[in-house]
Amino acid sequence: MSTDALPIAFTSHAHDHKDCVREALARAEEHCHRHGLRFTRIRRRVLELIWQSHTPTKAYDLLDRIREERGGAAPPTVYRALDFLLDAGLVHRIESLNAFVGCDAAHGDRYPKFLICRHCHAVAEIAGPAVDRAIANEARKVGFTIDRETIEIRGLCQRCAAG
Amino acid sequence: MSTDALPIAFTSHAHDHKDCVREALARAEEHCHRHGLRFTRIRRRVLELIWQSHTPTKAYDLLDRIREERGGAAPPTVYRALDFLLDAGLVHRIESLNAFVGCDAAHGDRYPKFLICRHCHAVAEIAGPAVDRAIANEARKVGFTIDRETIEIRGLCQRCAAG
DNA sequence: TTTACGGCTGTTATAAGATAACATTATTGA
DNA sequence: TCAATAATGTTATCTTATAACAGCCGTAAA
Repeated sequence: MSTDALPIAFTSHAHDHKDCVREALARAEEHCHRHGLRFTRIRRRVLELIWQSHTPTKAYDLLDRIREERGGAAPPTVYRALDFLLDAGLVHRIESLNAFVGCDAAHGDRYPKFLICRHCHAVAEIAGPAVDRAIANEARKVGFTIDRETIEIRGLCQRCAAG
Repeated sequence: MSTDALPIAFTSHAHDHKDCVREALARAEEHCHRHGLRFTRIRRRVLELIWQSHTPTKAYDLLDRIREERGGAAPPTVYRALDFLLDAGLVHRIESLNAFVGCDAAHGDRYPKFLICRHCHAVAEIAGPAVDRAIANEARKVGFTIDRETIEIRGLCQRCAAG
């Protein structure tokens, strides 16, 4: 049972998660600055809320949180922030859960591929190119040109399996 | 440009689609009989409607069709038939589209992996084991046990790219 | 044959997820 | 400063899906 390359999302909750949040916000800030995008309060706050954990967050849960903080927010407030963050590549949407997780940048320029634990609900990204290569190969066989990939693997992470 | 293994969903609309429908219904009948499941009128009709094409069908579009035929159907009628067909493995849900396609059995016992054309909307399944093997490999590296996979590749099929 | 049971369907209501359309406010750059 | 653009506020609505309970229908034991 290898542990050397264990994604941080699947490590003990003892990891200092504040670091994850701080780094994610810093990456976002940097990214927006370099691309001339406006990292507004709402966008920043939605990203921060999503990064509260490594588990996917629902849009309406974000809305509830925002409402507690500054009354009277409506769905478009959250969905617009999410659209921005998705376009910027700062968060990902998990299609099979209708929920959103922070991008941990593990996939580099490739499409994200998620491992989703059915028990602790943590989501980690598959890092290497092997899966993409296998898919590209199959696509090539039938003359299919890839735009984007949705890959969501559900199961049990090592920690939860161990008990 | 290979064409030998081209999935039927990506072949010209000139393929005799009635055969696809007939075969799908026959497979369903057979499957239900062998497993002691009841292939009722509604279930049969929903499956037949889904097989009208190789493109994914929305639940509420099915509902509209059913309503035309026998007035007064409500969402649970369709969703219950869909649940049955999904459990039986006779249809698949495309998570990224909230829509349903017939199972063409190309994936055998493995999880289905879809190629979805952005232009003609046809959906084909990837047949070989290479992608599953690559994913199993990556999962093993981090001690992750796979329950199921959602793999939906969006792009352009050969026919649409050609013309 | 009758009756009881379980599975299926009907029906009403509502939950959950997302967007359209237009008004208003904030930034930015001329 | 002021016009143009981008972002947010606001109301309404649309799409997708499920809960809860009532009634039906075929099968099989009594």
